[in-house]
Amino acid sequence: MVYSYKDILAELRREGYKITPQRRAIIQIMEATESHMTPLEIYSRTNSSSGISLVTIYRTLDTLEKAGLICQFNTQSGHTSYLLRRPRSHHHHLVCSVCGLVVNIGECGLEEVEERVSKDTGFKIVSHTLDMSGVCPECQKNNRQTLGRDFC
Amino acid sequence: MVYSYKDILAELRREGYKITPQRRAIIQIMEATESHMTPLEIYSRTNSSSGISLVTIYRTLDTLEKAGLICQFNTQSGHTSYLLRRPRSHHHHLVCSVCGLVVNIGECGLEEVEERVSKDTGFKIVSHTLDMSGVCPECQKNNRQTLGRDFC
DNA sequence: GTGCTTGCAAATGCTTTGCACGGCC
DNA sequence: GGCCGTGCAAAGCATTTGCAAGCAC
Repeated sequence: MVYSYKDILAELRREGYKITPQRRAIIQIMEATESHMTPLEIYSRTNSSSGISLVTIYRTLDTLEKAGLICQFNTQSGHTSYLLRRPRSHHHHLVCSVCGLVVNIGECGLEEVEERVSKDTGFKIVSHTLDMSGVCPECQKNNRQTLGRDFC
Repeated sequence: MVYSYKDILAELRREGYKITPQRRAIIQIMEATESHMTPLEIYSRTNSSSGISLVTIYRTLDTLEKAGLICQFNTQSGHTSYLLRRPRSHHHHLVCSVCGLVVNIGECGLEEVEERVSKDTGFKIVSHTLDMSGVCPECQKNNRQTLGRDFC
């Protein structure tokens, strides 16, 4: 598991990828952000300073994913986000359906659910995604209406 | 909660939408399918016979969602699928990372997890999504390699 | 120097929109 | 008959690809 910026570069090198200013910048931006980011969000943070192309961001994210350093996350709105892998990074998202605030949920305690499902279906369970949706304290206080609906 | 084709039409009417051959066809296709479907999948099942436009499928799905009769589901690959609402339709998906087979998981037993998260974050939890990924029995038998990786 | 990376431009694929015709109620 | 729904074509948007120039090693 990768711990820091330096480790990430080392891992990239180890996998045979070259270290370029663009890749450095993208990794640093992702490291400075707790939450997952879309390619466009990364682009908007990099744009003014270093003039990195959006195409490069797509390709770099692809590279980082191949190297196992980030992982993909499809948001409710259908866009693709990416998140840097960190130690103990197994976590899940809780999204406010009113204002869009995203916070992380820690341990999910789904091990016994996985075991039951595995027994029922014969699948070997490798991983899972869990996302919750609700109304954050701020929006509750302001009595804002939720846009949310039940999931299937 | 809606139970059958006839109920769906009645509900559509009740909401002020008109019943057209295209809408009938799309609803019937979705009713005949257990799993969620993308607009294109629906289109491919309807194309030859009735000559329904893909645009109409997008608009009909939008209408059905507004009427609360279907709900959206963003797949791992980033595409949008839709699923008809059925009684006891709270369920989750288990996807084989090798062959793409999708099966449903029944009850998830996440109530106590939701409660804990709610206490920790102050959110009022409205709903959640849970999807698992693994290797199905068939692919295990054939010793096929998983493409899967851990999630974040 | 070699080969991977980048940036530009253009292509692609899914989804949405404008507009006129047609069909449901 | 009024108005919503449909189909066509075209636009919109995120993402991917081809290709020549540039840079890391």
